[in-house]
Amino acid sequence: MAVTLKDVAERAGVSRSAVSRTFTEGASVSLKTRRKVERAAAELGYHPNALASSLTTGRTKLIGLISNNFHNPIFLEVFDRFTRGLQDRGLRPLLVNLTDETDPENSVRLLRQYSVDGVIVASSTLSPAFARAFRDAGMPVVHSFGRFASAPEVHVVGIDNIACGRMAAETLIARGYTRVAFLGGPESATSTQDRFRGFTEVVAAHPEIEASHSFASAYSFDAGRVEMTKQLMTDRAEAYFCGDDVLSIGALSAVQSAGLSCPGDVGIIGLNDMEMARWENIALTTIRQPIPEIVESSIDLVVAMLTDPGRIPETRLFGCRIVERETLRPLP
Amino acid sequence: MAVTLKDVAERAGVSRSAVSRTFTEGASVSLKTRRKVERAAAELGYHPNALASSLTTGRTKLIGLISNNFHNPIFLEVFDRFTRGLQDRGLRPLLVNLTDETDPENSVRLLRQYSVDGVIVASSTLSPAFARAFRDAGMPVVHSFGRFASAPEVHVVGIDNIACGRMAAETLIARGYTRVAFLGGPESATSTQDRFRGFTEVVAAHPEIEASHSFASAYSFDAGRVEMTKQLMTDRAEAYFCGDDVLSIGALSAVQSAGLSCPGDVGIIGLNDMEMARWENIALTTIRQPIPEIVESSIDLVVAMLTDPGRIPETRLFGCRIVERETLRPLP
DNA sequence: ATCATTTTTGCAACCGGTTGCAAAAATGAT
DNA sequence: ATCATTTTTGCAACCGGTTGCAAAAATGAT
Repeated sequence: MAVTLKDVAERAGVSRSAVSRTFTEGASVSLKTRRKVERAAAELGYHPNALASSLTTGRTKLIGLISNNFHNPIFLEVFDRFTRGLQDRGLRPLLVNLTDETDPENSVRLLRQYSVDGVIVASSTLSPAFARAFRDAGMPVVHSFGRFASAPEVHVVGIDNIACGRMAAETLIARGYTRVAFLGGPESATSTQDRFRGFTEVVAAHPEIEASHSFASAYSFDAGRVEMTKQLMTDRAEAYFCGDDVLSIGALSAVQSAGLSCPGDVGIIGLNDMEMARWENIALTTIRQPIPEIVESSIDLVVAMLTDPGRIPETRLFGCRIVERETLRPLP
Repeated sequence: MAVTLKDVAERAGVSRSAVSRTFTEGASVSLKTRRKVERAAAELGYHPNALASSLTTGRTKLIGLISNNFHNPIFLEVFDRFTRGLQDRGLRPLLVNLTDETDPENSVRLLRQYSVDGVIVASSTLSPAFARAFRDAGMPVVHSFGRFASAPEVHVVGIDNIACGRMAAETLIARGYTRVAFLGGPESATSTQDRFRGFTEVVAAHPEIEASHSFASAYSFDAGRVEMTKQLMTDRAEAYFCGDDVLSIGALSAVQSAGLSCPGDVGIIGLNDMEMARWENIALTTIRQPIPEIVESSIDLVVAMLTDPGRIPETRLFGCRIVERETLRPLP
């Protein structure tokens, strides 16, 4: 049905090798046969079968894009940038949804079956065991939005969550809040742990600051709303560093539903700076995570691994900055 | 490097065919050799190479998932459901991002190169020419969120946008609004055209109702905000049917920024019922699009096409319903 | 035990490509 | 023209699987 190498070869009156060579970069073909082949290919509407060629070249140009974050709006941007970035480099994302998956084995098998050239794990909540399992299976791996490690087992690209925790605490203190709180995502996520740690470090260094903490059940609007509602019923803090923006917006809505105002009664600072954060009816003060840089850098790393699989795992951390909007009181 | 059929065959002391047969459903192998092969495979850690087998079977189990909607939060849910639904059926989504792409040719080539078994076009704004081009290239195609057609050229699964337009107009009229308006997405999108048409039909049948219309430059928050701001500066309507939820939220924020209230001064009804619509600090009254059903049905169709490529194109339309929240005044 | 029938097995060819190697053709120096 | 050198070409084997077909083995009836 589809037109193959052989058809083109016959039509052009050359060997199959000649046809193959005109379609592979840098192969030895004379201008004359190249012209003949190109002509025949065009007439027949021939396009090489990438999967067949992958069999001998050992390259599929398929990159497994693994995630379990299909509820955090920021990941739509993440997917957008990953897919475009990969396409621009001639690579194809094979999207794998790992929601509710706890065992890496299935994913490893799947990625093996399709002989992906590399794997990008895009998640801050997926267990590092996944990235490790992919590496152990011999695939180049980059963990985006993963945890910092001084001797990383796989490439990690992301932000310094500890530094973000510190930045949040320092910001709250600078604004004159004296009773502050950390309202984190699920405690099991390394991102939560690290943000909490940085936050705690700073408040611990300020004996005059009273700090408390709690963890929401997920990085979601509902979980944020539930957790903040609980807070409001006991003795609430003056300002909260919420685990991320979705959580923050849930918390914000709880504050408003309780008839309180933000930042009047409660201050909130989030993390991510997702699109909705700047919506005027939300106007969340938050810490911006540089998604474009993280994605680009992740792709660069996975591409580098393609030619140098032995490359030593490296951690790339990007700086974050406060985006001032309207949920924190101004500097005194 | 990877362990192949041959390795297993040697270890098990059988032919390569025998190994192949134990791994293909319904092939003729005795229990005895099957055991031997399974044992050897387990010891060696063998897993069949899906791409190699696709060469002879003609099936890759790869489904092209095509979209250009990487800015509408509702598509995160769409991707989540598509990827999971496909995975559950043993199919793999090859994600293709067609943002800013106007010519189907590249996409056709790409999908051909990877010999996808089928294509799902998930977009309400992508030109129907894409779905057509894929079909012409001989691939089973389903256009999700596509336009209704009585004699469709490809399978279409979605909602009846004309009916939604009618429903919106009828709702506004029932609430006693007499000056209503359509604030659509880009005029080039068939979804916009159809929603507008249904809306117009109904208001035209009510001579006492005064109707106007305008189109935002995109289905985005900013475009909605810009367009509504314009409206507020001239003589605004009492209530707006906005093209979709993101547009609605942009419009809502414009209303609030102008110091007006919703639904007090301006009524708004959206379309989609995306997650943010129910966030308490947004509380958008909207028309719910049944995403889960659309996605499931799309997958069912593409799977059906796998076994029956000649299947006659069919349109499947799902009903929508009003989700009452707080941006429209109640029934009188 | 014998023989007809059914099941299982391996051979060999194939899917659509790539590539090392030797032969053929082209090039260029004399 | 001749010959050494370089470039181009096709053959044949291979990548990792599947499958039709004939032969071999197993089964079951007598």
